[in-house]
This record gives sequence, structure tokens and C-alpha cells, in this order.
Amino acid sequence: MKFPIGELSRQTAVKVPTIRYYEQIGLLPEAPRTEGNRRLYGKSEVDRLNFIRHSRELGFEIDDIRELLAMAAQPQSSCHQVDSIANNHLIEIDRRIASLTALKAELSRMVDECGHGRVCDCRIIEALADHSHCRSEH
Amino acid sequence: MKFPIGELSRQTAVKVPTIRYYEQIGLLPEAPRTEGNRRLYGKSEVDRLNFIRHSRELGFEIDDIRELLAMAAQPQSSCHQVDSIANNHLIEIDRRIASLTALKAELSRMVDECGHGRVCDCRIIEALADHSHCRSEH
DNA sequence: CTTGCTTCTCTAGTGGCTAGAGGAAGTAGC
DNA sequence: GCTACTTCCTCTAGCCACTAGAGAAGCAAG
Repeated sequence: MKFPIGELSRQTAVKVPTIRYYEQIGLLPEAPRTEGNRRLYGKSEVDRLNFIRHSRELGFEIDDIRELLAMAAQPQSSCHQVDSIANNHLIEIDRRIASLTALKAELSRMVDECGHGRVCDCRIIEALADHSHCRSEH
Repeated sequence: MKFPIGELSRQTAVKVPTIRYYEQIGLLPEAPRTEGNRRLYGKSEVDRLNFIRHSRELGFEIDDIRELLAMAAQPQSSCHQVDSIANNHLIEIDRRIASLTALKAELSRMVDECGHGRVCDCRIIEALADHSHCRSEH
């Protein structure tokens, strides 16, 4: 029924120190302890931590997750906030993809133009030095 | 000819504290000072800092830039190292784009499926909780 | 001479962990 | 019961690449 932190770590693929860190910053509630002072967890902590982990994988920040968790805790409230957090995140993702794609094009061009000779002929270093007045992305 | 740090900042769009930080970590050489202890810069620092800034914008890490700068300083050496740094970076960018694209699809689906009703019907929170056994990206 | 801007150094904070020290608790085998 | 091993505990400090702020000093214009 109840298991220690290592087992929680195994079940969620979240590292032990990270779990303790999450507890410290209040993302996880303080776990009850055994007589020997070890933390004890149950099924609900697995769920909560999986929620957190998956949200982190999707790039949500800790504060976003805090909000999402708070909203999930009061299921009768409106969904609009959740929707808006996710949508903001989607916009940000689009921006990152666009920026990375531009970056990739530039890098590819640089690598292509590199004559594979000596540095004095290398276009990569030149390209990096040159674009001093590009509009900044991101 | 020689100008102070604020002017260097304006010419390169790198913030003043960041310039001092770069000096501190040895990415920029220690600038000569005026009698009144202010740093003085010239054209070559503008070039070097633009190189750094552009490399950072392209996502290179400080250590990569250190290597690139070292290679640029000995132009008779081979270009292969430069090429390989850029290529590694390109691979990493591809990975990030792929991961972000997958993420976007998932988030879009989540937002679409959200009934725009109350949280208890919201698919977003469910989706975040559910995918406990997705392979982890990145 | 005063006002206001720039610059100086220094320390500490950010986010989201990660690493390591030093010690206690639990577990398995003998 | 003893030993060896693993897991766990707390605490502190480190990572990256900056960013913010305090408090003092320099400098230029009016």
C-alpha cells in the first residue's frame, strides 16, 4: 500500500532528489514519515507526480503546474483558465519551432558553404561574425 | 576611437552587465581602463562581441563559443572541428524541433478535446495525468 | 556647484534541478 | 547477533547564463 521514495521514483521516472525538491518547493505535499523518518507514498502521489512529470516534459513551468494542480483540485470551476494556460503554451511552442527552423536553415547554409578547408576559408566563422545586425529572434 | 562599455552595449545589443560577465568568465579579454577606472573598447571588441552574441542567438553554449573563438584565432588550422561543432548543433536542433512538433500535436489535441466546460470534464488535466508511460522525449 | 547620467564593484537571486558529504535506518545472509 | 550492503535522511553547494540591486565614484552640461 505505502512505499518509500525510491519506489515512487521508479514508478514515475522522477529522480529521488527531484521528488524531495518538489516537496521542498511545495509542489508535492509533505509526505508522512515512518518511525525511522522515511517518507511514505501511496497511489495518489504517483498520480500527482506523473501529472507533474508529464507537464514538465511538455515544457510547462513549475508555476503553470502549480496553477493546473490547483484547478484540478476544484473540479467545479471553469475550464477556461486551464484552456488559456495550454493555449499560451501552444503559442510559445509555435514561436520556438519557428525560431529553431530559421536557425536550422542558417546553420545548414553555413555548414554547406564551409569549404572543408582551413579556418581562414571557413564560412562558418565568417557567418557568425557577420550577422551583427540581424533582427534578434526569440 | 575608444569608447566606454555603454557604447559597446549599444553597438552590439548586449547588455552592460552581460559584457562584464563575459569578461569575468574570460570570454572577453580584460579591457584596458581609463584613469577613472572605466573600461575602454574598440572596433575589435565590437566584432568579437557580435560573434559571441550571434553564436548565442543560434543556441551555441559558452564553451562551444570559446572553442570557436580559439579556432578563429588560428586561421591556419583545420576547419573540421568548426564543422563538427556546427554539425552537432544541427543534430541537436533537429531533435528539439521534432520534440516540439510532437508536443504541439499533443497540446493541440488536448485543447481541442477540452469541452470548454468545467474542469471535471476538461480533457487537458486528464491528458496530463494519463500519459504516465509515454516514452520521454529529449 | 549641482544635477543627472554612466560606470564601478560586490553580493545575491533566478529556475530547476544535480552532486556530494556524512550519517542513520533497513535488509539479507551467515 | 554481526556484517555488509543498500536505501534513505539532511544539509550545503554547484550548475548555466545571466539579471537585479546596493552603494559609491566619475564625468558632462547648465
